[in-house]
Amino acid sequence: MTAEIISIPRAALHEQVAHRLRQMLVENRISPGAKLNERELSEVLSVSRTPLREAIKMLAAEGLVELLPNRGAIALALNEADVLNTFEVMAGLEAQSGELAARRITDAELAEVKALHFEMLAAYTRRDLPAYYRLNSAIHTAINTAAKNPVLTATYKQVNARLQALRFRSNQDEEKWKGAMKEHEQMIAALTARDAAAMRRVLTNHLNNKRDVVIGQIRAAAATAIATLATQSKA
Amino acid sequence: MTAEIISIPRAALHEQVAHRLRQMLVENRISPGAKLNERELSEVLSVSRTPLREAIKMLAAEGLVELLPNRGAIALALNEADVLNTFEVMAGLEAQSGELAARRITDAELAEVKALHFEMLAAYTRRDLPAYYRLNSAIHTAINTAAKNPVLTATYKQVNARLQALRFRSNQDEEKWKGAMKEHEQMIAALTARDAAAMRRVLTNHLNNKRDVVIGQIRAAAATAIATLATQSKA
DNA sequence: AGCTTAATTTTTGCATACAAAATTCATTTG
DNA sequence: CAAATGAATTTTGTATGCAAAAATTAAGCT
Repeated sequence: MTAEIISIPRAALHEQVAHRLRQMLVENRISPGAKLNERELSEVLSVSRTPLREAIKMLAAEGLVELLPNRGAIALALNEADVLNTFEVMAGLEAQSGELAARRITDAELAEVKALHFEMLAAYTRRDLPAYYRLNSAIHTAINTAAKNPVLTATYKQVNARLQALRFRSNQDEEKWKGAMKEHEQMIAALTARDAAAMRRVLTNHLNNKRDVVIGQIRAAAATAIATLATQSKA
Repeated sequence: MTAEIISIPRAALHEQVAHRLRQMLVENRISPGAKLNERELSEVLSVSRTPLREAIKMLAAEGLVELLPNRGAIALALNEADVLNTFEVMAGLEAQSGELAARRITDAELAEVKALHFEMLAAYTRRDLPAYYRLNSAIHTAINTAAKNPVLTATYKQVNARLQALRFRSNQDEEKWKGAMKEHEQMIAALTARDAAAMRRVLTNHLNNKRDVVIGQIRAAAATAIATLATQSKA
């Protein structure tokens, strides 16, 4: 019997490129609305245009970039309506994740979610925003995983990626942050009780509040931008 | 003032190819699990491999084909678990569509849904299966449209496309068909009453029943296939 | 100057060419 | 004859080349 050749066939170039581009978009290293210049990007990523273009087509299908006929691709730029619509879908997906997780979560998984929750409480207490975001995301991922539906997970990730770029790591409103923590407490309680209906309610509410925070940040950013422009035109 | 040049820039080749491939997959002209030979397909579609490969990458991101490293792409082949998971997500998306539609549907849109419903009743009465499928799909699309959320619509279409290939146009179980019609009646009632909660309940139930029908057909098809194999091996 | 229009450059879109991997087929060997 | 080995073929993956479209720049005109 031949030993299993451990294939380390590092992903194809177009996969690698897609992954790196995805990261650049999500981390705002390519700003919304910016053109994706093929020559430029192929130099930065040191690949030819062929796998690069294939990667861009994948990102377009994922909704992370927009394809303009004969004019290449631009990074996704969400207006307020887009954000509302995307959050609405995310609320539905989160609510379903929560509902299914309540029915299917194992004791071990629940214990891990609780551990993450306490870590997040620590980050909240320290007002450690990066850690808070990381743990918050980990909790939502863990709940999604507990729902044990790969199709739901893939759909969730795809839609969520579009919002990542605008989750500013700016200061939260203290009151809303406190509210989010309270909702997380309710989540843990609902999960522990395996109460699917409660999970749906809590997560729907949680996502609506998250939406309001993000919309608020967008409006504040827009107001700042306009003020800056006005100041500059005066000078 | 220059007159608006009506641009008839027929879609780029990779778009056309993606569209045609999508159709071929959904209509089962490429069977599940079948290899997508690039040379062959580029000849059939009379394009070079470059736009063809770009199209395949898009379909992969949509979940209609699977990419095998260094071995090209194969048409999506759903096993029973995949079908269950996909229907679970579809149920969530449909339920949300219904809920939002109940809140946002206009009188004109409602009238159109009702008209489609009566047309479907006619098709049902005649046992005209193709017309029934077409109208059924039109009703669900109309409800989705009435939800007025383009992100939801896009997500719905993408996930639904994966199931299209296995919606056999075979005879339905009479009892289940009758049940589906009853559920459609309930949908119309809930929509008319603008009862969002009722719409969620009805559509969740409707999708679960649809799922059972499809699973039943898959099992029946599998049983037939096995029987055929047994007969052949005897001869 | 401000606006058009024409020439130039850049960029995208597609086809072709080449290299690497996988598959197939023939041959050999036990 | 079955299994294994190895060459030939096919197929995929990537790079390059070329044409068409768009963007930019320069020139001409009022």
